[in-house]
Amino acid sequence: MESRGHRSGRTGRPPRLSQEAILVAAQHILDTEGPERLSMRRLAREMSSTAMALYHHVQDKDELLLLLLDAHARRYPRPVLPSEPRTRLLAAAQVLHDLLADCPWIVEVLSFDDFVSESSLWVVESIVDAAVGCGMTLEDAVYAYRVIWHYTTGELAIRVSRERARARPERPEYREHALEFLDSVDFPRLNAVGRQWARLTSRDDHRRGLEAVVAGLLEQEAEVVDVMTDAVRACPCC
Amino acid sequence: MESRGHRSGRTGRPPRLSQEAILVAAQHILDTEGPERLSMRRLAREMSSTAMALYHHVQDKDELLLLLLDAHARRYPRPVLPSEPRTRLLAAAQVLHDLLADCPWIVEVLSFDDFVSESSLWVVESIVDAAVGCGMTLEDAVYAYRVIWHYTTGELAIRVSRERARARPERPEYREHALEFLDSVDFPRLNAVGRQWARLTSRDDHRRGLEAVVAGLLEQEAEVVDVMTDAVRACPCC
DNA sequence: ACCTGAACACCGTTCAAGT
DNA sequence: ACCTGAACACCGTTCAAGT
Repeated sequence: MESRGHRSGRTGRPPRLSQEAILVAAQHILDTEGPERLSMRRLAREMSSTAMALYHHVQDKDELLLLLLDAHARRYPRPVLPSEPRTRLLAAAQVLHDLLADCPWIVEVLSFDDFVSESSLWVVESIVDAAVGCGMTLEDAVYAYRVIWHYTTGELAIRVSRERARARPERPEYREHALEFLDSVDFPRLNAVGRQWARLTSRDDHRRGLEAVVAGLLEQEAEVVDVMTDAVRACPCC
Repeated sequence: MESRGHRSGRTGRPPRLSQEAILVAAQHILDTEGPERLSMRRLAREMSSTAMALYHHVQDKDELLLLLLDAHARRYPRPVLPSEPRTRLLAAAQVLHDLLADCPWIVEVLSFDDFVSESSLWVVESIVDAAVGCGMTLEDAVYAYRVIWHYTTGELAIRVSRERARARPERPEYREHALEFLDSVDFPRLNAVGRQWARLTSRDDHRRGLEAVVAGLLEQEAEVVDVMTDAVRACPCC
């Protein structure tokens, strides 16, 4: 992972391309045409160059995507988190989501037992730290991070395929057929939801879901104590 | 979405291919070579036919994948769920995960404000039903389903890219570089985890995470009442 | 050192033609 | 009705050659 820049030892011809310029052009394609259209060839065309020239500045397409995430994370402002442990954890988890929400296509490329991009590691640190602040052991805090990570990734992955479906030629017969099938079969709950399903599932409830996830994680910890304390404070008999 | 079978009106030549046979061959490629290798051309070769012949039996590749999920779901045994509402919800959510764990590649193709495959709708029904059984409104139950769905999808998506990374040429420098970077920077929590990260993140904690998610969802509901009741019952002052 | 062109080994899908 | 071959419009990547 050697960073290949213009380390001007001034031999050979001067570079027309640079990693920096490549990333700018790539981001431009992402913004204007979507992740589907970002290919090495398309990118080269954008830069009036050839696909092969790009390989002098990035190792392969995966590295290009990782570099894009890294650049995005570097630009992203680090927010000040609240100090109260629980709201801190929630806020840190929300930051992870918001940071990645701008580049959900990255989920394709993240294998993630490996670390992510360097510039986004601070988000991971802040989540694990907040979890420890809530009284978790380090090990449990990492586990909590993973649950939050899975939840976040899932939301992003679904968002990506929704976009993908929107971009493609519509097939309304599919939905119609599905609804007909639903009418024909005895699923009381789904029958009751019926055509409202689309409305209900397109709502952005990420924040609310995150609250549930965080609440559940904390409940698994010593949190039991706090709940008791609160309850006792509100106990009707004293 | 017309189902094209051998509706023998016995005109023209008899079919060599059938949707059934195509699905069997496709599943075979999936099992032996992985989702990366399943292409229309590869599948045709497997069947000693041409890619274009397949289009007489499935509309396109997306439909092929959906049909594969459907066939898998049809084979999958419907388990008897526990009757106690909370464990029922948890068990239903686990079934969703287990069902999809055999074909995680499907997440690529699911846009999912639309319904899924018909044969797996019963899982959705059972989750929504269990959530209602826990005292949720229908609307909240659908929301709970979505949170569970996101969490499940995330786990699967990550699993897929982990497999993908494992299959590709290794780049151990990446991991080394990441660890060096980590040492060079002041992230106390991540520094403390260090080389244990890989071990911690490769553990299968899906069940435990699911428990947290379900607990969090229930806490957001009238569950407050139960907690109070429990707390009062254990209240040290009465 | 940096870039090009041709090539390799693939994709999904359309379309006109064959039996 | 069912299948084929050629073609269209793509991919990521390698490799030998040019400046």
